[in-house]
Amino acid sequence: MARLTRAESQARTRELLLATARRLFLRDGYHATTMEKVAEAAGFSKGAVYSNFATKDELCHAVIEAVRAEHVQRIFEAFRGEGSGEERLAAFTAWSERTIGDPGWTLLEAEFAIHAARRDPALRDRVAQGGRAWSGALRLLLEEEARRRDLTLPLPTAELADALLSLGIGLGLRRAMDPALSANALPSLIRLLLDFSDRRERK
Amino acid sequence: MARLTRAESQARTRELLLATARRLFLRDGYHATTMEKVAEAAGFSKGAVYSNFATKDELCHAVIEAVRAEHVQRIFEAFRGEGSGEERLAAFTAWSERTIGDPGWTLLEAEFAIHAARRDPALRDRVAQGGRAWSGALRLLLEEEARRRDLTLPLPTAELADALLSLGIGLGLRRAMDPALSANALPSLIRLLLDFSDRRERK
DNA sequence: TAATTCGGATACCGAAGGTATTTGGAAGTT
DNA sequence: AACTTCCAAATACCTTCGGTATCCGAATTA
Repeated sequence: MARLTRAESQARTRELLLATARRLFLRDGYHATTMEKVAEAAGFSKGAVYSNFATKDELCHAVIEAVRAEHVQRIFEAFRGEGSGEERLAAFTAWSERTIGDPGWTLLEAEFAIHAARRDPALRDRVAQGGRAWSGALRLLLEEEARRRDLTLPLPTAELADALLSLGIGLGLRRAMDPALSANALPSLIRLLLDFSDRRERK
Repeated sequence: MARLTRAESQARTRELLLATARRLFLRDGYHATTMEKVAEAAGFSKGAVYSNFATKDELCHAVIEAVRAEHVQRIFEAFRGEGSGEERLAAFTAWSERTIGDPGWTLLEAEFAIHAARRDPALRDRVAQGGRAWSGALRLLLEEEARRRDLTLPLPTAELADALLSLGIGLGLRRAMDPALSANALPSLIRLLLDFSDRRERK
């Protein structure tokens, strides 16, 4: 392996730390993951971590943004496919199973959001911004879906998107607490919603 | 004030600590509230706290159970009144505003649940038990309400109760993060649900 | 009144986030 | 090529906090 320049070396360190932090944060959560553990698992000292990320909050936020970006990407892929309505619903169900059904992810996002809300108004606003982005993306998907199916939804899409997002968060949290909980509440509610729109306002 | 026996004195200390802990936990959350702060705010030493509650988790769990009992009591009062359907819906809206709309409570319950889920399987199960109790209470109320209005709900009441509970949790969390969020998503969804049942299966 | 029990106080420990300082090697200068 | 500069990373250390061990003194009991 060729000798690295200082910038390359630092970038590599940063990436290694990020990947390690991601694994640990998702596995153990925010509070149970220590900077020392991240450093050690990545083969560095704590100083290396603090030299690349100002605080634990920064590191965790970077991890969360990376994971969230992937999830958003995947839900768009799932919903924008060319299949039938049923196929898209199935793709969404699979997506929600992978995302909401993943306790590590759900718990981490909620844990960090709560931590931010309590500790630092600026960080809370950044996290809330992420929430609005989610809501906006959902709204877009809802509108596309309504257009494709040629139906009018019984509530404004913004309100529905907020409700669906909240439902997903709540379901994810409760399933993380109690794995016995039914897994398909979200898809069945969405089906109900589409059903309702259908009957009510089909053109 | 008469001299207290030792048992009375300890009970008084315990109540004082519980009340103080409740105030602090609701105001600052689980992690930001320290045993030392609780002790000092109540006018005792840390030793007094640990002499009455084995761990911080025990103390917080006791607080949460007390608050939750009050909320359950209040939602039953709101829904079991003798008013019309609209009045009951208004009472529920007021209840949800006071409960879900209270960031301190919502954040604390979620924060503690997540903490329990990550740290201690036994504690997680106890918290999950509380969740099932909530869900069961909601289911009861839904069934009563459906009976009173003489309509059949479009999904099993257990599933609906789970969904409503999850929605409430998610909405509460998101509102705590972003106060700009619409406050009446929950009532408007319930209205929609009743509406749908009404149209679909009125006898 | 003397002995005992026990609620609460005090002293201390280890872990964790964060800071100050040091060091070793890459980049720049002559 | 030798020397200086600079900065990523290492090390040492600080504070805070949950928890434990020990101690004290007042209420209880013999």
